[in-house]
Order: sequence, then C-alpha cells, then structure tokens
Amino acid sequence: MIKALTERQNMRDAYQQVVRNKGAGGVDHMKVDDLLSHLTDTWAITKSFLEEGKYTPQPIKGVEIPKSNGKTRLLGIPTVQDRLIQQAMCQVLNPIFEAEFQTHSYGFRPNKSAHQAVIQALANINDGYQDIVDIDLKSFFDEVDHALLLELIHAKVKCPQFLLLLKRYLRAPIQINGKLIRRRKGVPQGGPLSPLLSNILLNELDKELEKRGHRYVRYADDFSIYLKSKKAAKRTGNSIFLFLKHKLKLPINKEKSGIRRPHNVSYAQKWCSGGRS
DNA sequence: TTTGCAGCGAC
RNA sequence: GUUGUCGCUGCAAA
Repeated sequence: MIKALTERQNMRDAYQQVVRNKGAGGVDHMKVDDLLSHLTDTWAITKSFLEEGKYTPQPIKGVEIPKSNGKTRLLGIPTVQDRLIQQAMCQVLNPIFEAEFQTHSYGFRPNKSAHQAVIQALANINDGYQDIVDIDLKSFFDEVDHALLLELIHAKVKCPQFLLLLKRYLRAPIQINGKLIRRRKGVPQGGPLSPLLSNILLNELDKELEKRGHRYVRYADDFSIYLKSKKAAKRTGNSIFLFLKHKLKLPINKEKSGIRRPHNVSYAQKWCSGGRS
C-alpha cells in the first residue's frame, strides 16, 4: 500500500492535482518534470521516511473565514508538501472505498452531483414518501472520532505504515496565531483527504439506512430520510439520532433537525435555484 | 474527440 | 489574508 502511494506515477498525478488548484498555495510554477527531477533527492528522503514510518507531518495552519450565516469556520490548511502527500494517499484510498459507498451518497464523489441528489429527493417525494426527517450534524468535520475512523480504514487497508501516516495526519496540531493546539478529534477542513474521510465514516450511516430499507439522500454531512407517515418519521428520526450518537459518536444539532413536509424542502430549493433544474 | 484558461454552485 | 473535494457553465486552442 505504502508502495503504491510512493509510486512515481501516483506522485506525479498528485502533484498535478495540487498545482491545478488556484494559486497553488505556495508552489512555484515549476514544470512537473523539473519538480520531479528536482525532488529526486528530496523526494527520496521523504519516500524512505514514509516507507519506514518516520515521516511526521508539519502542523496545519488555522485560518478563520466568515461563513454565509455570519459565523466563522475554522480551516486547517496543511503545507504544500503535506497536501501533496495527502493527495497521493487520497488517490490510492479512493478506488478502494468508492466500491464500498452506497448509491444514495452524493457528496464529494466522482460522477455524483448535488443536482442528482435533488432528482433523487424529488423522486422519493413523488413516490409518496412525504414525511422527511432532516438531521443536521453539529460541526461534523470537527467531531470525527479518530479511533473509529482508523478502525474503519483498517478493515480495508492492512498496511501499518499507511495507517500510522494517516493517524499522524489526523493528530497533526493546528497553529492559530503562532500557538500550537493539539487536536484529539476532527478532520482538518482544507486537507485533500478530508472529504474522503468524511464519506468513509458516514458510509456506516448509509449502510445502516440501507439495512433498514429507508429511502434517503445524503450529501456530505447533510442528509434526509423519506418516510410515508409523520409517526414513522418521528420514530426513525429518534432511532437514527441514537445510532449517530452511540455508534458513530457524532453530536446532532437538535434545533436544526426535525420533520418537515416537501413544500419547505429548503435545501432542494437552494439546490434547484443555485444548481439549476 | 481531447486539452488549457476563467467563472459558478454544493458541503 | 482563503484551504479542500466534487459537480456544472463559459471561453480558447488543436
């Protein structure tokens, strides 16, 4: 596994992906081949550190940005080198877990869009599932349980070096105005791996919902379950609340969660107007 | 058919 | 200062 990670082609792809984004956050505009040859020695060192489990990620930079609702969100931005390594990790993990993911999860996945999620939501309503349980996970990214996540990945990936590296990325301290702060839970919002990790954890929720035969739609941490009566919706909502709290150790924002009817499907309206339809 | 640039949206 | 994944649109070039 760690070998696949450090393969030259995988690193090349990871580099291109990192550089493709925006101003490339501190990467100078070297050509890929230049960089790779320039990295021959630097990268060899990094590579051996990765393979021997000696690599320690640098702290992530904490940046507060304003959200649309007036509050702020804390980003955790890894260094360019760590973004590159995480991207490479993402590329080897993605195909493994993509095979596991359920069809009604739409966030952060290749060939899946918010628009498709809306179509599915409307289809559920059209089929008579008109009582909708809407659950809002409280600052989901910041609450992810490390042990649980590592356990889920261990089930599919046995390579100890890879798991150690991943653990170190999860535990990397965050630096806010020069102060280093330890992190005991959560995935940094800003790391290339984070969206995939969030799906890996919430895939357990998907599997539970599938097992119970529910109609549902999930887009990242935002999801709804579609039932045929208010009573069933209430019961399911409570049950899933307990599942999330105990099995996945995720707190729920009770004020923003609840049961509603299709005419105020807020997110569908948002997606319809924004994402067209 | 494909690639490069720019922008928009979701979380 | 501002990161990330995914999706879409537009333009340009062969």
